[in-house]
Amino acid sequence: MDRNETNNKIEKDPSSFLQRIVEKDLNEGVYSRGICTRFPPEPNGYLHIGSAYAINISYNIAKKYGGEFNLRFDDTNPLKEDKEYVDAIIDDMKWAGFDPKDRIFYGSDYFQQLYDYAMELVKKGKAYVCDLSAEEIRQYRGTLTEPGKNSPYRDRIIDENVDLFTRMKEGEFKTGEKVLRAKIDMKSPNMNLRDPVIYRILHEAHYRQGNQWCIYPMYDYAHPLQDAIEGVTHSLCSIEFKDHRPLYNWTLEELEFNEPPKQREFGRMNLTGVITSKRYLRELVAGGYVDGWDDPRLPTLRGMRRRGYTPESIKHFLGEIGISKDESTVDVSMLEHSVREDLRDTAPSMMAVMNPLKVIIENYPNDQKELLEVQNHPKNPDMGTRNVTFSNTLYIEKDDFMEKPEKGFKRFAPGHEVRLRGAYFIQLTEIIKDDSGEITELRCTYDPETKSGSGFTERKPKATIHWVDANNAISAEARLYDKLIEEEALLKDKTLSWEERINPDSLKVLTEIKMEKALGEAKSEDKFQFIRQGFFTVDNKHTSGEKLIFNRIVPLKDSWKKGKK
RNA sequence: UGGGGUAUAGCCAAGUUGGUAAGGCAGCGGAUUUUGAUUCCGUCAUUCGUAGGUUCAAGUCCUGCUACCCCAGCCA
Repeated sequence: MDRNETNNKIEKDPSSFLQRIVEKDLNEGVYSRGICTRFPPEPNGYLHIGSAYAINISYNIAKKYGGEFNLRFDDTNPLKEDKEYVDAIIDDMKWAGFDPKDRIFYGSDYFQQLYDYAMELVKKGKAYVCDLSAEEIRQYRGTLTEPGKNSPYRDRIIDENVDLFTRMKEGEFKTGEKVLRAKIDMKSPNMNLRDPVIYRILHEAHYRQGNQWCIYPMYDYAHPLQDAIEGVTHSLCSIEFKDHRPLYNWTLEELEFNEPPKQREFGRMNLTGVITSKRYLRELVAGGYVDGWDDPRLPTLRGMRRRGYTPESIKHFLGEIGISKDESTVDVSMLEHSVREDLRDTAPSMMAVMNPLKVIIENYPNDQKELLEVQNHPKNPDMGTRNVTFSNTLYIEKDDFMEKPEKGFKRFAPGHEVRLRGAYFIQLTEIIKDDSGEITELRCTYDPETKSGSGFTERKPKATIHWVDANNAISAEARLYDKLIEEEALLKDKTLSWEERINPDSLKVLTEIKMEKALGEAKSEDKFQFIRQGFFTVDNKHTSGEKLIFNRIVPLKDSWKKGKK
């Protein structure tokens, strides 16, 4: 029941300007073929939440109108691409619920066709071989406010261009020696139309095509053709490509495609405090500032997956934020809300202590041990129960105790009786401190009558707190951390003590310091300032014998940490 | 006057033949609670970047202005 409601929410379909465009085309019968969209990542990095946003848009349009959705690797630059990334991208898409099935294509597979089309342009006098150097081309291009000027090679005769372009392909020229340019308009106010380079010479092996080619097509030329070849109808991309649209259309028109695909743009999505730029992410990974593309602190799909986000929660989030023509910066609390909403009903709710404070129960027999049966979910008995051990030595969360409670503090303090969740009420008898005045231990008494489930109702504590049995807790604590990073050290820094390494706060500080280094000359500081560390708590750990297994880690609402007034 | 794009609450965002500002997040107040969670109830834009204009009626139409974003890769 609950799940169905959630699913309905996930499926819910906010109206968007893109849908209106598609519907209009459908009504007017613009295409004799079915709707087809595509997601065209360059395999040079891992998918992140921003990629998921883009995928979701195209995927949903295709799905909604009974069309096809293509995954096409936009792999026209041999310098940057690698199979590692194509495999990862496919995996991540499947995990996130955007399975491209058998509709996986590679732009580089069309190199021959792309070359043939280019030759057609050359023969039509619409493209020419240019001998200018990269620097000269830049100078000839003009500036934003000044028009460019024609290349001296612009008026080469067609036969010469055909010859030269053929020889470019044959490998007669060195890397960078010549380029093929579209002949459009050097005076256009749109820089993209000032005779853009459409082919370059690059004597480099391609991860997929090997050494078959030494000329490679540029994005602006290749993309519309790749779309057209695949029968794409709506080529949806982010807003910065808006200015490229005239070139997209120029290419398709010159080559006289019937029912050409149309490019339409949507605004980029940013998240507060989150880096969603492949370039920066790559830098963090390559520089060793994080543990890899799947570091739980990263907004990559893999990182989020390890952090505990479910595909459902990500889709729900994406559905919730909508689409617009303008760039947006969504508050990360919306994302967190989506996980909470999903995990609230599906994740067993367990007790965990991140920052332990020892509690000794003086009137509980030293050699006694008991098993308490605790519900796995506060509202859903179907999720069963588990047994937890209880003894005279426990750990509670440091933040759950205050020696001098602030006004409004409801949890453990001198004179405050609290309930240990699923166990007994306890009261404080003594605070033990070390030489520096740091609280190291609490001495307490428990009331056997208050045992959970006994029906005791005479007193009602203001708060219920989490605890763990110290016998399991130390190792549990270690495992918690180890599991979080899947048995690897998240921080390679062995100089840190074990305790520092499990403390999320020290982790946070360290991350920030490293981040500053990573910043270097990065242009936008605030983008880099924080990888969101957030508050971790374990929300789904199953006990199986003595072992704890953590499946999901959920960011808690801040109010839990802060307490409320 | 280089060109293009966007402006609705702290954030995201509906609003499409002009008819009297959806929803979500965050926040705030309260009730319930063996997680200060969850759940529940209430509250949160006299006004849509701004100044004018048209109209019985404007977020929607017109004009001027302002702010922000994108473009000078042989990257995508």
